[in-house]
Amino acid sequence: MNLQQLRYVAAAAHYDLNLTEVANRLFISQSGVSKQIRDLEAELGIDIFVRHGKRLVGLTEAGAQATDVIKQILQEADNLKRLSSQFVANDRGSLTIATTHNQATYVLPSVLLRFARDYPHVAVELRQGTPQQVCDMLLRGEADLGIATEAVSDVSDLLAVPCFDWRHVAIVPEGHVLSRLPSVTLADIADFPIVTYNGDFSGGRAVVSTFEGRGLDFDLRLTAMDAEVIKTYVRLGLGVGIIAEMAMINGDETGLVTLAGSHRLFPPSSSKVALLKGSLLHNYAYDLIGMLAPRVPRAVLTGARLFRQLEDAFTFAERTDLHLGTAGLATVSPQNSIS
Amino acid sequence: MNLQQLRYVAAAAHYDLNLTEVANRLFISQSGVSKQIRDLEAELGIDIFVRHGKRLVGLTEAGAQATDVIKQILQEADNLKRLSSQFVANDRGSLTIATTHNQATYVLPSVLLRFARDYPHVAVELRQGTPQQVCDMLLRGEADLGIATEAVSDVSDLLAVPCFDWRHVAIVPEGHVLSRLPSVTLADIADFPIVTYNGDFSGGRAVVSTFEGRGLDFDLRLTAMDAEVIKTYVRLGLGVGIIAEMAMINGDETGLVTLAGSHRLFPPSSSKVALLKGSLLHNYAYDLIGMLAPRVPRAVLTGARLFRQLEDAFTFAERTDLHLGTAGLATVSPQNSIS
DNA sequence: GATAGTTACGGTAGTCGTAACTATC
DNA sequence: GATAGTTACGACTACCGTAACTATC
Repeated sequence: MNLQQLRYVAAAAHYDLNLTEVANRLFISQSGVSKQIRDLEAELGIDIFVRHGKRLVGLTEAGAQATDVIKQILQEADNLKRLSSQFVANDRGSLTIATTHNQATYVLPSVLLRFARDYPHVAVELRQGTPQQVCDMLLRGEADLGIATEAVSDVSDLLAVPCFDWRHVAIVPEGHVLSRLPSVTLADIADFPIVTYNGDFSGGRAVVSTFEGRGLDFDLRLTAMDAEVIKTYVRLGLGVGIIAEMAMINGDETGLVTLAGSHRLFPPSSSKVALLKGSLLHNYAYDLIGMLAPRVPRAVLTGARLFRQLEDAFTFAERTDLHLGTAGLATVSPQNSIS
Repeated sequence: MNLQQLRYVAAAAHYDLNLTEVANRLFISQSGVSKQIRDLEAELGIDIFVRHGKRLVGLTEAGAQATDVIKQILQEADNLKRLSSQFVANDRGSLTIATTHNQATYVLPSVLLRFARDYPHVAVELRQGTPQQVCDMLLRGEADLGIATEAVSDVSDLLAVPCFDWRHVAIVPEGHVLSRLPSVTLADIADFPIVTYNGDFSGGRAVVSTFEGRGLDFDLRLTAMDAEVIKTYVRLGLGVGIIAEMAMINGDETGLVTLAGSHRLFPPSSSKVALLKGSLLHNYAYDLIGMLAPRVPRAVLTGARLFRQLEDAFTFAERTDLHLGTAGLATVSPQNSIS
């Protein structure tokens, strides 16, 4: 057994059991992957993968349990590396942030500017994608931090910390008839075509369900993944735009007007910074989170390593009706006398 | 980085930083150990060990943190192996039990007989030693289970589950003057030389401190690690023996008499079965524990993997005043508005 | 026929052991 | 001087890649 073999198995489980894909991703030959996995299976004496002839089509029961343990081993190995690099130079290194366009454009600039001042020797890499992709990059270990409004709270392997709440606002071109109202209602807006985010972006779904919840008939004319695109079409007169407030505050608002009172129409959304449970990050990564979410105690973050186990333990404690003392040790008193 | 290197580092940390000792224990050359450790240090970019010239004299701060992670990795690797062997044949394999002479002689026979009937294909290996050695074997991964009265509860890396309470009794040769009393007191016994366990065995310390607690002047004539030896000297008239009650119930009592009422004189002792926190055992090992401690729910044992993390998490939660919800996730509400 | 996995074989790299050397106690 | 760790060198193992083969879709 060696770490390489474990990496191949974990990657195979992650990349849809496609060994060719694994080989490409890890920059090695496909035959190597195949052999190492078979060697590991032989050594452990179990089949990890279910095979239809030569194709891998699933995980065996043993394989499912094994990959859980394997993932943990690999994560700890990563932690070991990060831990070490911290002692080499604690203000030097790199930080990969997976995020969505909206966060990258309107939220992160001021924070990253400050971060760059504090840590001039840390190379920051921004990776943009859909909220789903943000989660994926975290799960694959390709990113240290993820910042998004959607999805990150729903993945059980991720720890999502809310950074701040924000609201949607409705925007129209200057001179639009709605801009003359002292305060708009949902019904006012629903009279016009709507331009907003895609369902999986920046609370796009929340916008749609707000209209639906009120039983309003509305015309969802166009959805896009970023506010700049939405603003462009609103400027062209396509309809009323509904975007995140920070896209007006921090972005280009030329030729556009925020409708008075529109920030009260939609439920608040919450941007979250997420990290992989069980992962140990650099100090500067924790500092960055601190800038995003100042009131979250550092220990919550460094403790993220433990949350995976914690959840398991709590589930287990509930099942077994076990009382967890403050010392953390189960207080079991199963005394039975010998005589 | 590979598992081999991690094993060497963990072993070095465990065997008093003596690489020669490590090499002997792991059946490899000393130069190999030296090289692999230096390679790992070079790759991680940190010094794990503090060196005085060529001697290893301690762990660096980085090394201390690293070895914690390393131990966890190795333990999970062990778990992976055990997990696998379970799927190969869940009623076949081996089980190593570290225990003391007293447990092995008077407690385990009936249990192991039943175990052998239930699992005829499991090879049981009994390793005897002092309670200290029992702990050590568990910590080194040389034994799956440890059974002892002493020490096992005091090691934070071990989970000790109480099996049963027992008491000491006082024994004398047949016809001894004390045997005619309807009920003996401590003072009665203290008039004669005492023969009992060594301080670190089977509650031997409890015996001594009971006399001391009463302010009685007593003559501790001979201590030994096992009851058979004590009985032998008592038969020869050396003095009054104080041994575990099961050594009279289940052992050879020829020529000896248990003094009436003597089982009330000393505080109860408790035999415990211990296992390494974080370790995943075979099903049959959990079954054996079930025979020893029927009232302990299985889940407590399989959950032992989590206790190490649990304790850390609780400590951390207390420090940070964090409320742990039943779902196990911290309920953090650090909302700060963007505007 | 296209895609995917296994087997075979050869080159290479890295691990292990012996032995000589060096440093600490 | 005894014990302990490092360095050097050679042998061997095992890993990786190319290529041919086999199997599934």
